[in-house]
Amino acid sequence: MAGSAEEDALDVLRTQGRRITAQRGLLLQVMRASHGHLDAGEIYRRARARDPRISLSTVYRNLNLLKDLGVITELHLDEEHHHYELREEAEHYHLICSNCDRVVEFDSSSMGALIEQIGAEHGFLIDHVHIDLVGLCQECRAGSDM
Amino acid sequence: MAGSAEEDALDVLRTQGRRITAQRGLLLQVMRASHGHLDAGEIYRRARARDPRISLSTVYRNLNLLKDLGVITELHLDEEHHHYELREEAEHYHLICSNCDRVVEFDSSSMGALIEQIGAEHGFLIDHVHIDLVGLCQECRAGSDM
DNA sequence: CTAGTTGCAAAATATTTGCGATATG
DNA sequence: CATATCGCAAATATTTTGCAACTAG
Repeated sequence: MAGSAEEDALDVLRTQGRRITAQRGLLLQVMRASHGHLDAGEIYRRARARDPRISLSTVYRNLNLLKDLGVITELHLDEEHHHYELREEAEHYHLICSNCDRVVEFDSSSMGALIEQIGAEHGFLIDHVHIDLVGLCQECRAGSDM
Repeated sequence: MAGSAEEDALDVLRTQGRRITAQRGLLLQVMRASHGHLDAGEIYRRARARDPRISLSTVYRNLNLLKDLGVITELHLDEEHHHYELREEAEHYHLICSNCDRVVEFDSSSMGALIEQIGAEHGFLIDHVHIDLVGLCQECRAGSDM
């Protein structure tokens, strides 16, 4: 069966005739290790910590490539810039605390079914979805929020 | 009762002790007229067409202000930059065609209920949500898509 | 009047690209 | 080896900010 999302990513690269470079492997490792939600700058910083050879343009170029190949997903968690995560097997969604910025991932089969249905109603063949529920988490509601 | 979303926006400004300037009125008109989904640059272009006095920084400053006041919503429809729309009474979600970029708004009470439930399960008090379903619309599926 | 707001131009950020050097397959 | 990819630096693009002038209330 399929290995890790990181392995899958390398396979996709091979299949597409792209080269497996140290930089690409590193970027995938970084994304894997931190399990998502990093922006380009942060990915660059972490990658460079392990291999100073890497440049910021390479990070951007590869994030775009990996995004186009569909092995990573671009998120818009906050109002700032983009965040990226390795696309895992299971699609998942995000609960975001507007106070502490905590991001909680969740999955829901009911949600999946509902989406399917809504797509059908409108003649859409849904490929992927972005669902972000923004609000206050338990802690921030309890403590003196804001 | 409440007037248009544009009127409501002006009320919020008044209530918050902010001034109703020609520029703000114009920005709201532009957003109203085009019914959402414009980015900052496009809003600037359309506003300037009607009143050359307005500057790009004013557009940015006011989009941020209006966003903070909650009268407009910032969207992330594509992988590019942000888009804005006047916040209407009813929350709605988006179906986005990845081929022709068409954006279809939809509402769903089932979705609202499900979101409520999911939030509760995770201790979140949901304030607002972003739901984007990306796929192929009927036309693009029918025609030779891609 | 007077503080919030604007325009302008400059600064800060973010992202992309040209090109010669490098290294994968 | 041929060519995809990289690093670097320069070019773009996007968004923010300082400040003096302006104006809504």
